[in-house]
Amino acid sequence: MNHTSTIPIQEVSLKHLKVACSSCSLRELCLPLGLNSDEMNQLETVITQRVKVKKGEPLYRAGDAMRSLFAVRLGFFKMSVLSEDGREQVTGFQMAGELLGLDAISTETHSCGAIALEDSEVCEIPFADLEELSRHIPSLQNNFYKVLSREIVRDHGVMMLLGNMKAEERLAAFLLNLSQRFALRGYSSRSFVLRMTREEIGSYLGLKLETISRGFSRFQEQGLIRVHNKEIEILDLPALKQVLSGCSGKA
Amino acid sequence: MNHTSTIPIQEVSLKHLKVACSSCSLRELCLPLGLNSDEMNQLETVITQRVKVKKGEPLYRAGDAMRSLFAVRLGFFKMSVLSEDGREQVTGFQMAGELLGLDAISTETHSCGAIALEDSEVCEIPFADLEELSRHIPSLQNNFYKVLSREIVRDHGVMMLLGNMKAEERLAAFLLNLSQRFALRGYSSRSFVLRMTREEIGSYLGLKLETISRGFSRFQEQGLIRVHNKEIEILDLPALKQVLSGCSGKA
DNA sequence: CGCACGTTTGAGCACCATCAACTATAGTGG
DNA sequence: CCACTATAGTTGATGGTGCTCAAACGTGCG
Repeated sequence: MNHTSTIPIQEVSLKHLKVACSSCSLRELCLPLGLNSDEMNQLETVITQRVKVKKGEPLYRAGDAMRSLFAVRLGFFKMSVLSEDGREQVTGFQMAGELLGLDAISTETHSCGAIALEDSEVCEIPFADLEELSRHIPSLQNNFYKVLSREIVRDHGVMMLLGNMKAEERLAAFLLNLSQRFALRGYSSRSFVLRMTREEIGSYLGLKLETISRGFSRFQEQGLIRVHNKEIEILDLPALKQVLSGCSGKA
Repeated sequence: MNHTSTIPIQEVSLKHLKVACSSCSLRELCLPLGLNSDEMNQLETVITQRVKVKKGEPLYRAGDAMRSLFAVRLGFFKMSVLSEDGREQVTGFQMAGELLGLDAISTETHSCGAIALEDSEVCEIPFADLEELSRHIPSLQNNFYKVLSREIVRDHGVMMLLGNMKAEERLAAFLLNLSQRFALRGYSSRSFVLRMTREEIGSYLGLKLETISRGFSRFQEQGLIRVHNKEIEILDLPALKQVLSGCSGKA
């Protein structure tokens, strides 16, 4: 999977590029949302570098000390926690404009690991600087509180999914969520590529990889989607939403 | 259950009591953690009132506008979200020293409802004031970021529980978590009263109430705990922890 | 090309949900 | 005070959903 896999050390390459939130296409999705140009410039002085992470490589691992947060600029990440006995729980998939490392603020240690699922690029945001800056820019502070809160709301959604939904409902919810997030970023909401394996989807949804595979096959039989390897095409969006509302409607 | 149940209107009574974080036994668990006495005084000026909530009554409901956060001073709350089709997912149980309403910061609307499971008392913290104050008190800002982050970590723990654990493992984890939190507050970690019903435990753990009941019975048969109605006594803590580590060890 | 990995599909089974009957407890009113 | 009711909890029998084990296939990379 990784063409440099013979080298076991971390593959993160650091590039000191000028970071310009003001010219970033993600500024309406990301931390700078709603800042004026002066404030955005101040934020840029703090975000000193971009980091490239190759597919399959970790940006950080659970247990690492946290000094910075990261904003995904390009690419796709999987976040996961490990239980003491070594089982993995995927806690989320982050795409462009989303922040990585929010969980680590509480203990200054990453509780999740972040692994790139495709060649990716992130903006590094030293947390101490962000904290300091957010004291001087009220709307930045407010944004950041909201980002943290939104993550809590998202997690509650996942809890609902894991606690109350059946396998195919979870899978439909997952596809619809991805679709919506791609749409927000200007990509097709109808047709996209899954960057993660069936096993990773399963871990996220509390299911086994076989169940994911069967679910996709079933949706395809029913004409809801077309699956070819990791390519997904949504053929019947309303019907897919219908699967979801069958949650407890017993339908 | 509620001695005023013939009166259907909301039972929240507002008392303008002087709030004194500095003399509150929870200050080491709650928002004021690590503030000096001057800073704590400033925080007190913002926390203008305490609110009493009777058992069974909501402090707020999902969909309500959020203007304040609340710190539990006394009592026990259940937080829950409802899916469109009306199913409830309990997202957590909050006890003294824990904050309510963090999820609502993102949209300024409560996404969870909070219901008191016993007669309770909370300190109301107007969010705009907290935001403003946190700009002037760095350690308060830092505390609050950490509180939000800790909630995210907690939610990841629940996701692990719902995604990877079997029924009895979930139940053991639940009991151990409660035990630990009671201990932190100076109560017995060995013997406590469950404020929630079996159904509410089930909703939180992604299980049905019958499964909870069977789990308790089984733990009792095995001599791990003693159950009498809502009273729980932990008889064999190591064995209960053992149940947990059996997570995927197949034991 | 050929190996490794991810995926698909099938068969059988375990776990937990469901349905149902019964018990216990607390609160209500005669 | 004691029936009466409503709510919560226990326990048993049964079945379905999703897990497990297993085998085969496809794809892509070395």
